[in-house]
Amino acid sequence: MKIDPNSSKDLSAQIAQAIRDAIIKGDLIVDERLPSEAELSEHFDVSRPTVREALKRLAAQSLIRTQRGATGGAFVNRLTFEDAYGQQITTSTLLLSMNAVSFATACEARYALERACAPLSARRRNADHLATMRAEIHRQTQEGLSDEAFCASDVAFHRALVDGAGNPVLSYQLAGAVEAMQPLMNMITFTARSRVRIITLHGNIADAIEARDPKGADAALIDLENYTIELAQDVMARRAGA
Amino acid sequence: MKIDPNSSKDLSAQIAQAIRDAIIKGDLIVDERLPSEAELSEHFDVSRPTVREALKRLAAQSLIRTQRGATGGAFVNRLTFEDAYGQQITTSTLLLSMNAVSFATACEARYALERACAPLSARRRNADHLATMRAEIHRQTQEGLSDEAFCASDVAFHRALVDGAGNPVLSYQLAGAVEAMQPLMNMITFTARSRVRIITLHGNIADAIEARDPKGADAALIDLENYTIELAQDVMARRAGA
DNA sequence: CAATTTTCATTTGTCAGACATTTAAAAGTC
DNA sequence: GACTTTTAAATGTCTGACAAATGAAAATTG
Repeated sequence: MKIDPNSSKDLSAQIAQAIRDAIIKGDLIVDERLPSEAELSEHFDVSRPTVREALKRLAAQSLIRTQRGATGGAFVNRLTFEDAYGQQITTSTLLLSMNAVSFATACEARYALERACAPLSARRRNADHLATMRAEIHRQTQEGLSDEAFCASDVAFHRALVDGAGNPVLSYQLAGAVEAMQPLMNMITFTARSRVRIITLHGNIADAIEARDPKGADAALIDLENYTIELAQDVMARRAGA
Repeated sequence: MKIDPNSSKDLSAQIAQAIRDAIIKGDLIVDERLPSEAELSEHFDVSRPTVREALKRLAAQSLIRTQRGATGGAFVNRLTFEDAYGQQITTSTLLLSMNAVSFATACEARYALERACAPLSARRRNADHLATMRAEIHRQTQEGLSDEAFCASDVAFHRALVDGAGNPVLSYQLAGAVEAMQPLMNMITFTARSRVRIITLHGNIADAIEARDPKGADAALIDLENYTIELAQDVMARRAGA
């Protein structure tokens, strides 16, 4: 691991990159302890605060964890699916909010990905996944449910559908797409009338998944996508009119 | 923005979270300048190195950028699709390498997502996308191409297919899935014989995309997926036998 | 001897202050 | 007015120090 003292980049960025590369390359393996901050600062010939800035960069990406004390230090962290979910959601959310992505584009991406999971989920879902979907549908029918709670339940429903595919890599990929859409979805579910229709469409999806009917699940998702687009257009039109 | 000095977490982690929340919530908007490090250290009642550690955490996630000089400082960064690609690829790569994900699982996820793009790409691809696909196929036929170069060309081919859908959100999601698979794909493409077959299958995909044939593209992708699985099983068997 | 307590060295977390470097604006000069 | 110099502000980096956590070794105790 070496750095170029003449580079224009920050030393801490270079050091972080050097360690990151070592982890990706496999020179540093999971749970391996990195040299202490003092040793690293000597190795790279920089001060301890600079090393610390580099380590914090890596910690922000969940690549390392630190522990205080005699046997403490920085350890290569096993990147869990849960960690990755969180980063994926944060990144996707900011990506959508900062880049003027049209509702149509985001919606298309989300349903395209979800439809990729549906056939697998129809084949492999277990009783738990189905029960979660039904429970969330039931929650959605409750009077007096706030828009936020309705949307959270919506996310949970789709999450169960995706998890039903039994493929953690797919679940990870979808987490960002589904959760990042929540703020946008919030806009279009605030009338009682649209809720009823959405719940019906959710029911159709659950029915198809229960019947282990891949084509039916796909068709039901397309229905939901079309209705979502329709609602969004209504909201846009109403907003433009007002 | 406030922090809890009694929390068990690092101060720099808390400060980073507070600023991150402010960005997500919209209290800090794109290109807005954060207070200087000196002002932040006064606001949070911590030292400047601690503030800097917090800022480096945010920089690692591309949430801020810093600039030196009189009018410099830390600015809220517009998270570009390109930035997000990079993070997505790094995260996906490490996720696969650190979590004993089976080849079958990773492969299934990758092709499920790619098949979600194929119909859209068949409808919307332009001449450039098609030309890139053809060029990469041609590159793959060249004698003496290293395994690494072949895989890179493979990635570029699939990237063009995905980009043909014209949906940057989809492209972003797929970037991780396709690129993270590259090391795994490396294993199974090192015989000249498999290259020929892969190139044929790539040709079939390109033909379907050129003909704007969604179903044909889907079928061709399924063929490629099946062949990929078959090759992987051969490699496993050979490795077990040896 | 076994169990418990204490001590201690190691490591990260935090702080204070200083200097170097970069940058753009302000002041000065022709 | 155009160019040069100065200056102030900000980040980048360093030094040195102390606090706090933590596990292991040493000392103590029954």
